[in-house]
Amino acid sequence: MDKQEKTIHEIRKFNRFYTVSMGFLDSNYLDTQYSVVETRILFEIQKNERCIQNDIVKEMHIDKSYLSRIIKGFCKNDLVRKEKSGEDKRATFVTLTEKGAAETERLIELTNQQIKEKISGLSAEECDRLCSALDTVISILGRDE
Amino acid sequence: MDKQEKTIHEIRKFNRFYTVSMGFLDSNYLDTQYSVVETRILFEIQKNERCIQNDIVKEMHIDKSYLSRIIKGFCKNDLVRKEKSGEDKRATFVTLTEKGAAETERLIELTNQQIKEKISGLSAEECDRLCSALDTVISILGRDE
DNA sequence: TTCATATAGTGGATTTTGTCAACTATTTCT
DNA sequence: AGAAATAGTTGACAAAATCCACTATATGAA
Repeated sequence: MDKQEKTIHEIRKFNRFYTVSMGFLDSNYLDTQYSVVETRILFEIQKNERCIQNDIVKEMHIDKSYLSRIIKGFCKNDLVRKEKSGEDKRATFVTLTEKGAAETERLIELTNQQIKEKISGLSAEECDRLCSALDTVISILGRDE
Repeated sequence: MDKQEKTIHEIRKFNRFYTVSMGFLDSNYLDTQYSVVETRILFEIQKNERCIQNDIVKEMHIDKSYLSRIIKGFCKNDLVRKEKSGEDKRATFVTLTEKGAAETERLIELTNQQIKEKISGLSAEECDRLCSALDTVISILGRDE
């Protein structure tokens, strides 16, 4: 087994570990009422304030009609507000309402809590080693992004 | 920001990076005809030869009726064979057919290929650092599993 | 200008995916 | 033996996701 094969093997092993460990496979986000997709959309809106729907479509590779409906639902539940763009009248800005922002914060807090549980037993030294290992992975695999 | 918060922050950053980088969000597995769930089921059957359906249900946390139907479909497409257990007549062993085994190999080869592309530009030294970083993460986060 | 083409978003129809509850056939527990 | 638990199946349904056609703008070229 050469070095490349060994690396492939290692990444596969890591993927198995990490998907299970981080619960990426569960389709409902941490027992909340939101699906993983909905959660990611909320995060996305929070991150890029005043993004238009199509930005999210591109970023997340989801169908535009699918997103349109989810956003519609968010509006109905007063999580999000739509606003027609002035420059381009086709585009719609999407922003979090106060309630939406609070809800998004709550979701973030829940992931933080989940992560906290995983790292609760770690010493300061282990935290350091973990952080730098993660950084190493990002810096090596994320070279050209 | 204390050490724990810093670690949480780092893990969140890594998760964002990794889900995108590894394409965990795409619901169809690498443009194949199989869904991510179906692919994982095939991998599972390959890994534990002669497992019973319920093993997969437990391992993957999916509904038994859901699995039952997927397995039924696999049988129809001649990917999988069911066999009644002798000891426990309720249980059904599930094994890959020749075609199923070949198909599973093909799927594995596809992920390998995908990984290969990501690491193609790396030097031997970087491969080493990557592997040991991944091992570090597993050893620290996977303590009690 | 005007016509073709592209883009942003919406809504109808449909398919795929996943869940829930009821049921059969065993097995295990007491 | 009888009650409770387990493995799997099926029907009915709900949720998630896709496909297609459509409107309304915007862009680019003749």
